[in-house]
Amino acid sequence: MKQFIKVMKALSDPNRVKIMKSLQSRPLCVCEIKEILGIAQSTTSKHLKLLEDAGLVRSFKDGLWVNYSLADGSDSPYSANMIGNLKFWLSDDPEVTKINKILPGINRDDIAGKTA
Amino acid sequence: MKQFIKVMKALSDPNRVKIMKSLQSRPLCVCEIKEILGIAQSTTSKHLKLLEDAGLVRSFKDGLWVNYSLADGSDSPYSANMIGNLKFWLSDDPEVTKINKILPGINRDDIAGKTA
DNA sequence: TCGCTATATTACTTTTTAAAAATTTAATAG
DNA sequence: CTATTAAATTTTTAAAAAGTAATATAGCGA
Repeated sequence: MKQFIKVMKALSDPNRVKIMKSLQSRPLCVCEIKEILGIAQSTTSKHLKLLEDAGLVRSFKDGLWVNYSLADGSDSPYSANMIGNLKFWLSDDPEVTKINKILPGINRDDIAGKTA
Repeated sequence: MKQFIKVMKALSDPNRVKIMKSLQSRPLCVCEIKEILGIAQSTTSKHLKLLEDAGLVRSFKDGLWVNYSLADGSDSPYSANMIGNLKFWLSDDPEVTKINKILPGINRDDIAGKTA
């Protein structure tokens, strides 16, 4: 039950769903995600931790950066199902298409600095 | 997006998930559900409203009683998917099996009264 | 080592959510 | 019409969640 609730909770916030949809395009670092969503770095970090705990995303360190990508779903049937279905769901959602439009222009090297 | 979030939110509470699992056995009235979960009538009513708004359950009036049952999923692909998967998921969960054990003994006519 | 920068963590504020008690509404029986 | 009872709604309180700013941690490069 706990695992299931974790997955549902993780996906019951619009910003976290947007993160899932963004990661369908490519892996992203925290600073890129914060840029896409227009929220603070600390908030972004917290959302990612929640998604990772639910088995929906995973992270790889790359020097100073931490790259996040979609998990493979091996964590639970719940996460597997949601990761899979979200590939199709919400693709036509206005907020999602907006993200997909700006995503190609998002580049970690262009993002301000100073812990911005 | 809004519909999706509604379904995820509705299923991110253990009591609401237990309601879904209970309704897999048979339709239930509010007083029976409150008895199964051991929570107040007003709380039960609110949970059911949330589930109904998410397209996960539906209600039929029968005189003084209101019977709730699983929805058919025609509301959205999200609700349809979750209703379907929950038929298999969590069936071995300890809290769920406990409910399934007491469910046959739950009868609306045996339940106290006085808006208890 | 020192400074710089990406991410995580902490502390705090605001908003949501879960819960119950009390009240209102609606349907039935007399 | 009145009393009764199931469910919905309202009000209130307590706990959880989302948000930010500020600080700490970690991995570069000079």
